[in-house]
Amino acid sequence: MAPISRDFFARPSVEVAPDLLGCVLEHETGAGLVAVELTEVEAYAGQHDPASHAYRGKTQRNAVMFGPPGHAYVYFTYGMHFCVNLVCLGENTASAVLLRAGAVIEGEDLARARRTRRKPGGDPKTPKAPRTADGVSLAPRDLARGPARLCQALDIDRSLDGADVCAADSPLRVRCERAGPSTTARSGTPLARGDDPPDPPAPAGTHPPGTPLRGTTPGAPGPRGGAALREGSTPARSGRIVSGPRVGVSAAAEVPWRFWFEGEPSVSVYRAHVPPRGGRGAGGAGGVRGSGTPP
DNA sequence: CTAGGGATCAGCT
DNA sequence: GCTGATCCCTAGC
Repeated sequence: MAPISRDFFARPSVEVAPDLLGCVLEHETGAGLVAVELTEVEAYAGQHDPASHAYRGKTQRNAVMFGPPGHAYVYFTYGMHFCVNLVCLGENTASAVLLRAGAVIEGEDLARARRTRRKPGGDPKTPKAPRTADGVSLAPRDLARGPARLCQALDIDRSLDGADVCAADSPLRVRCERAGPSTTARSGTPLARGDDPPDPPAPAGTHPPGTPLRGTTPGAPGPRGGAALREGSTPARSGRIVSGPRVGVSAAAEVPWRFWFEGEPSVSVYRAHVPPRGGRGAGGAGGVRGSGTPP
């Protein structure tokens, strides 16, 4: 599998996102290499996307998003979690794809150790027993199931903000079998959806979750060839890509810019946006909360 | 379901 | 410089 071309990322994020499924993200550290096959991603459209960190312009935190494509934008949130995005399109467009989940295909032991290690400085007053002392109870599918878990499994933090994932000598890289040269990406099959994605996320009618995108023939591998599953410890990816609303995003929730492999166990649990509580109208009509993997 | 924890940023002094 | 609301989440009840 070849390192990915920068041209692969020099496209709108909504085109890059589904193409990233099945590609491999790997991080090499002194402790070893952990690689995941990406199974769930979300596209963000930059300054005109109200859900994007870039919506309010360039800041120190999000500066990388305004740079050239093919670099990692890593941010810290909720006081304890990192999430990683890959920058798309061109300079100053600030579009990116959030990597939401993956299946570990290499370095599983290391990934498990990182995911089960107790946080340093745990509260001494409530020394809860480590939940998984040996880590064996952590299912493989849960190693990188979710954007923050993925970062934890790969040991991604802000020191990797700006890392060039197209460089072969970078500690953080993306490999993709089918998207090596830009040709595949550019002349690739267009989205099977009839409509073009709206540039600024504008209401474009409802798009039910789990709408098939391509590779709709079961058993017939899509463009990424059955997701290039090297056999071994990894469960079979379906190769069928579906899309739905982005997770936890209040703005432009109707835009189906989340993409994942149908039926893939490492895809994160869907959570719709949670509106502020106790607020006006109380109707409770507020946020629809999904649960489980979307259909 | 909730608490947790840190950074960010708009808005203010 | 400070304050408070917010944040694309996770683990543990």
